[in-house]
Amino acid sequence: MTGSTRPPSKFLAAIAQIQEMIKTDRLQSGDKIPSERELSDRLSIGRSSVREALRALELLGLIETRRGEGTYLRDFNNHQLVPLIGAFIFDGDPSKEDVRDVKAILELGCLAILSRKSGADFTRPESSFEQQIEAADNKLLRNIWKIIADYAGSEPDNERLKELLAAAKQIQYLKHQ
Amino acid sequence: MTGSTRPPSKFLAAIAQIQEMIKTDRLQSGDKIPSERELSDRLSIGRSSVREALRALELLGLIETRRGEGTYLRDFNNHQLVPLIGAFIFDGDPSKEDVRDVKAILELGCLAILSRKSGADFTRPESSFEQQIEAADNKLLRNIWKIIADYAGSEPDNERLKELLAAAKQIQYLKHQ
DNA sequence: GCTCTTAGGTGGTCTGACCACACAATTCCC
DNA sequence: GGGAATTGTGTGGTCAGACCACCTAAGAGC
Repeated sequence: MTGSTRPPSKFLAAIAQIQEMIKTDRLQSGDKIPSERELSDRLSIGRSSVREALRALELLGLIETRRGEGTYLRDFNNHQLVPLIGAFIFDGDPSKEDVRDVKAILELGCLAILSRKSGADFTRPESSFEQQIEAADNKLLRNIWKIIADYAGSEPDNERLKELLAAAKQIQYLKHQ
Repeated sequence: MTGSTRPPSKFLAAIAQIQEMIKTDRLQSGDKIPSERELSDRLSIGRSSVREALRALELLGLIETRRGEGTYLRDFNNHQLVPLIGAFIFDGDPSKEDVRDVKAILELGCLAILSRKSGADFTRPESSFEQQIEAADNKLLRNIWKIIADYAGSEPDNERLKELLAAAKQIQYLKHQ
């Protein structure tokens, strides 16, 4: 027994180091990252392991690979994630109804944040939802919304939003503790 | 120009086929999936490519691998996803405030769905949020909530929820079109 | 100048070889 | 016989090398 803790797998190490490299070198969306062979050299990790890391990041939509050219950092418009996860969790695609509800919920929440910011008597502004989401200034919310909206289609669906808003207004919250 | 469309990469094909296999064989969480070598054989895909697919699925939190034992289907409590994506999108972790807001938003939305179902004058029920999320019967909502709650910690945070609910009640929705 | 060829670099894939580990069957000793 | 040590087999983890398909740019030829 050496007492040495098992080192993290090369695969995870590669992901971490690639992330670190991106951060250190201040790489932006669209920038090229080093080739697999160079990464393998620089990180002293076999190319297979580097590839496993890159494939995983690719599946997450974080990078994009172009055969014959290289690997590029990608903007966060995650195409793969929701369908992929959906396919695993549900037996197939998530119900369209569910997706629309979740989208409306996020938008309702966005409006609630804006309302909280600007005080009482908040009126739904006229701007597009992209703008409202930006105004809410919550990156996590924005990104989740983007994923869902991408999947649901970005037609407004004001009806559903109004419906949920009306429902929300009926909620009597019990204070108790 | 042969006109032949480029076949999807073996890597993606492997993911698809593994998913298909899981579905066909009705594998549940905790079940073991075939070994890498067997998958390689059955799918006629090199072990490297199978591994790339498995690593990606592992990073997504969909499977779990245990050296010396095998690969197992995992319950969907995605540890990796949010931190990983967070690390890429934000420069580091998403703001705690943001995470708490999104969690509250999802819970507010859950209540709104329940309210819509049970008609007017809905009172926030006493049961735990797990139960309420289940009652809302929206798997997508449930799973997103699980991810966020896992990250935020599952302490109730009723204050934030009430705050957003109050804000939502102030929203005057403009009908126009 | 322009086109065509060529060389080099890149990702995509496969194979074979090890290692580290976990489990079960087997053997061995008492 | 029963328990402990050994071995065998299967698994994931990793690496190195070899091709292939593809893209780009530099060079050759006109």
